[in-house]
Amino acid sequence: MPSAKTQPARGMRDFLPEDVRKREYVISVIKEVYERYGFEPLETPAAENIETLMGKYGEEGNQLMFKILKRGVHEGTGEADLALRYDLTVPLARVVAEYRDKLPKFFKRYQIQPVWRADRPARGRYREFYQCDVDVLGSRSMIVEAEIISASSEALGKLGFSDFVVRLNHRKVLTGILDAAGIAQEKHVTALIALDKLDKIGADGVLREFEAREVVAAEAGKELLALFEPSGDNEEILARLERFIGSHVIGLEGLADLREIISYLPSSVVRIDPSLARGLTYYTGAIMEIQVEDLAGSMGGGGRYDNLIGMFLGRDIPACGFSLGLERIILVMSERNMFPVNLLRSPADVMMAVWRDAVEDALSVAAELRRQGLRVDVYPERDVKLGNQISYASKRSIPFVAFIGEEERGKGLVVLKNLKTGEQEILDRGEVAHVVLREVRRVE
RNA sequence: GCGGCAUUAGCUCAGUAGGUUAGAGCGCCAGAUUGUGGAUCUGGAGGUCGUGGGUUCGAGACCCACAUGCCGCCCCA
Repeated sequence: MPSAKTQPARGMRDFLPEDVRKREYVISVIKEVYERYGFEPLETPAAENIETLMGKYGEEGNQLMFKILKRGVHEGTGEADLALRYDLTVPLARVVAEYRDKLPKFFKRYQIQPVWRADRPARGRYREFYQCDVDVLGSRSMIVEAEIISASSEALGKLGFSDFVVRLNHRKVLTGILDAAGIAQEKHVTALIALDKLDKIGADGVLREFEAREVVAAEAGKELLALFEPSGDNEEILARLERFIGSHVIGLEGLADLREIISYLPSSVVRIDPSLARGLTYYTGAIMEIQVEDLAGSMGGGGRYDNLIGMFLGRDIPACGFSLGLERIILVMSERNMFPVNLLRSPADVMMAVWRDAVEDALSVAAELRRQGLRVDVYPERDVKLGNQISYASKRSIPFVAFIGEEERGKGLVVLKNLKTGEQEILDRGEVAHVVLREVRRVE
């Protein structure tokens, strides 16, 4: 039994070669799409000064943050002065505040890095996980929201997803709805938490929560919940919301934003969903989330946060972003077998077996094949029976084994065995690469 | 943070009402006429039964605590 000591820390994982291949594949697709939308790469340190992060994510976030004790003689104080980043948005806000004069007027960046949360691990949920963020800073235009939704959707599409939905809502609309329903300001957060659970616990469940937390009277609650019935297309939902909100100025601003956003996007992509709330406290405008059927949580989410950078800079810079969750994407893709087959290909195109006194010849042939662009594994021990060497290559599904025996030595000849067909031929060492390459390309 | 279930060889799991040296399948390593794999046969290595306490003449089995994992709640990517 692996003693507990060799397991990675709770909620964290080692990535074996196959895992890394999958991760790198997904990351490369996402990156490529983001680049095509004109986003530039950014990386920031794993740790931030603790005051940079504290208070940006609400009470829950403060608790789930991994804090780092002061080092050296100060360690005994038990005081933390650093923390591992909790998301990529707050570090971005810090960067923008710090380098304002060096960055373009509209800063579009993507960032694919790990973040850490001291959460309880669960399906698709870890304590160290990657976020793939895109953000646009410096513009209040709804074109930004549309572009971000479009880029994220396209990335998922490129990965092979076709059944996802982008749920779209707006903080201001929520404010309008809750005000119009007569819910007191200080009960708004409680009401939103309950509403967010609508698709999980149903309308009755939400009503019970309302009652339990004294959010709103039962009668008004029912009227409110009627708003959230999933019936109707986006236009009908928006009309319904507008009737309910009436003349609430803030709420109407939100509705106008939503109308503008969906007008820029194909109608099939986005679904207005008034029950979407999202936990992070820094959102101020549109909020969105991407969902697929067989995943309880979301595959990603984001929104507009016009005030966050102001917390660092002293003057507001509008911003909007979206974050895809790498491990959730990988989880669903693995379950659905969505990874391309050649990702799971063998570690090498050909293995050079080493035979008795021909080690140097084998190494020089290997070098030659590598120069031709082939991936060549050299069996790392000599004087091992040829059968065992071939068996080793076969188990690792390497398609070819090459070796130089007594009869070939000194003649510039190499035996090349195709492990799939079992056939083998004696070739001039110059021909080997050609034969292997032909087969490798045929398979790919 | 709360509740439930789990933890025995590298992997998946058996282990009868607590009783001598803990098992299987797969995998791994090797052998079956000195240069040929996948099939078959044979053999081998590998576990202080998650950790620490306790009950007992005796515990992998029972009790407690802790750790880790899974499923709900909470929250979230």
